[in-house]
Amino acid sequence: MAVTIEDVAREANVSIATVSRVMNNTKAVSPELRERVFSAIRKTSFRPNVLARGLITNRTYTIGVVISDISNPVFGVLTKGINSVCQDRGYTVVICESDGKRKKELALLEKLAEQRIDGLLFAGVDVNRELIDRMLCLDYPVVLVTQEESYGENRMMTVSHDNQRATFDAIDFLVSCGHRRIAFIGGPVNDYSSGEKRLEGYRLAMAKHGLETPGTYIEHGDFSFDAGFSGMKRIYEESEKLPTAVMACSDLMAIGAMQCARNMGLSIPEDVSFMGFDDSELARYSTPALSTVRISYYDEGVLAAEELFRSMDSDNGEETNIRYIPHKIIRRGSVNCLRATAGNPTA
Amino acid sequence: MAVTIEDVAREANVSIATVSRVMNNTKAVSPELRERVFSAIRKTSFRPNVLARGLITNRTYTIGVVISDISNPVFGVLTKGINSVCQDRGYTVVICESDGKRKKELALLEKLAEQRIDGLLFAGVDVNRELIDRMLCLDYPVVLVTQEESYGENRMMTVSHDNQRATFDAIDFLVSCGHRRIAFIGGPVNDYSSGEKRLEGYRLAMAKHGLETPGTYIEHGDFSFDAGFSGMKRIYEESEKLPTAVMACSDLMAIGAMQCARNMGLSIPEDVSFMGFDDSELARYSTPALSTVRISYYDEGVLAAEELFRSMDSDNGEETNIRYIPHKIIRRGSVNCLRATAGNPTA
DNA sequence: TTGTAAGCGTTATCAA
DNA sequence: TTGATAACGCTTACAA
Repeated sequence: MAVTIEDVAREANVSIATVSRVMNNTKAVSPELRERVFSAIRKTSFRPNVLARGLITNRTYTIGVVISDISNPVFGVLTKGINSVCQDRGYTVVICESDGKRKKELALLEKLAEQRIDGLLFAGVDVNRELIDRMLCLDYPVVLVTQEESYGENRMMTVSHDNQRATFDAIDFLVSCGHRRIAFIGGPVNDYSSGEKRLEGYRLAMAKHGLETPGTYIEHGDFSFDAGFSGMKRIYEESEKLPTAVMACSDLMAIGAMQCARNMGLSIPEDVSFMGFDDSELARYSTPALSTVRISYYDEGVLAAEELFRSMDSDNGEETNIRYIPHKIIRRGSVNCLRATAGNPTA
Repeated sequence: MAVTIEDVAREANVSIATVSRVMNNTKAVSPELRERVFSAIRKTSFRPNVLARGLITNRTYTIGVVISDISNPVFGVLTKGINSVCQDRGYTVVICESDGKRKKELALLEKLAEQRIDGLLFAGVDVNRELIDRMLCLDYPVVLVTQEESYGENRMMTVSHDNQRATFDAIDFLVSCGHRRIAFIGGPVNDYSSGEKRLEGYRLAMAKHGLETPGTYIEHGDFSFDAGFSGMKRIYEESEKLPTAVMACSDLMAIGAMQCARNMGLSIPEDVSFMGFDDSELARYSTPALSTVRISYYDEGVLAAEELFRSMDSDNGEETNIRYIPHKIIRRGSVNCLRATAGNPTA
């Protein structure tokens, strides 16, 4: 390449300042020169150097995205939502994977500062005080996605879904179907939103209906098929009375748990009902189709990106807010209705 | 921030050149000054500005990735492989989605040129002459991933899997299980690697065994559940003799086709066997578990990134090569063995 | 071994 | 309305 603004200026017989003005529409330029510049740009197929531009404007039109694992479809969909907003605005998106490790997350924060990104969307696992402290003294604004601050401090702008409420509603739905013995296979303990919050939702809903939650009814897993399988195995082996329904915190765990139940000779949903979380592809196409809590991660990505742009635009913008996207209970064949009149399944 | 190399130089009481030398390890610096500089960097928490650096070195340590859809797990896994290599090398990855549209692909090529990326990994759908011509006169090297050049010109470095051979092997496996009437639900017609090449593999394998391929046995789809479902429906309704096995070009299509077969009252695999492609999560967890062709998209991403770095390092590097990663036939419950002695299932 | 100064390709500030 | 020219923050000859 190596065709610079000077080449264009020479070609159009104007100064480089004029070329710059035409490109950026920043000041009035006479129609004649304007036309000359445009044709010179075309003729030389000039592409302004974003590095030189960024050096002086202090804007790179790049935003960063930190997620734990891009191969996880949940994050794929989230990223797609983010991308769509950024592409519309002409922004470039830099994707960074943290493997869910605090150390990597912190390192990425620094690396992205070096890259001079204009803003960051951060999806952590356990967003603790250390992380937040660090984020608050960065040069670029950060919006949390998918995950709230642990300890509920809420010092940063956050876009997520209401994990506690979503789980609460799911349990409520199971109860409305006549279930009273409901087990729970949750997320990892150190995962604030998907571990603690969802467990809390389970406990609150059970308590509301005066139902018991024996220790053998509560398992934790890493969202995988195997975790669902082994969680269900323990529930099966250690519970005095088998649950009639199991709520798992990911569709994949629910499917693992169903597989385990089938291996034990139980039929689904007659002997035991299952409920998942996320509403991924798997849920629709499993047999029986899985009832689940639908979270639109795409919408979440879109909203988070929009919030980020908002806080980038309003320079002062130290807004701290949590915005939840709505969830929805999706009723499919994996849940049995034990009574004739079931309640309204939609949240 | 605004802490620059000058601040560090002042703090350490040296020149900015010395600071630069220490940072980049580019020339001998006395241990004493070196130490002073390091502590000054720490004290000021200085982060070099990559824009200023890139402006002069003409390297941004950024590579681009163009894919059609990041929410597609295949591309998620591919991207993960790419990321792992880039992260090790300290490179930043910019993800761009093209929706599989030629126009967007071309626009992204330009946009990424403006971004001054150091190299590009390109996963297209129909990589035709126009696209390749354009790529060959870019300032940065490009490696094709997942998709070969249409028309088989092979003017660019390519990392993919052998679609024709993989399909051939899958059909061969079905034949070895005793199947002789085998239908095929392929990818979109305009998709060179997954449409044409796989169909060719099917035809060659069938011909090799002297088996017929009536028009009613061949369908095309867009890899979706619904495409598999409706493809199977047409095969069912229009074929004189029903096939005993169906090969679909994605796991999702295979699962859609299975669902359709079940709805028709057929049992799987007794009445009809099914074979998928990709070996995604779905295949493992469907009922019955799906036999499929495993493609390691992660490895493909890794290899592609390595090839890109190779051609970035060797400046001349106009290598043009196709490198295939190996595939593997995965045998699961969805395929029935019609004869006692089946052949070796692994490719 | 160290420092000075000339770029890199833009935008922004002044004069004209 | 236009054009010089000084930044922006770094790397890299060239001098010392």
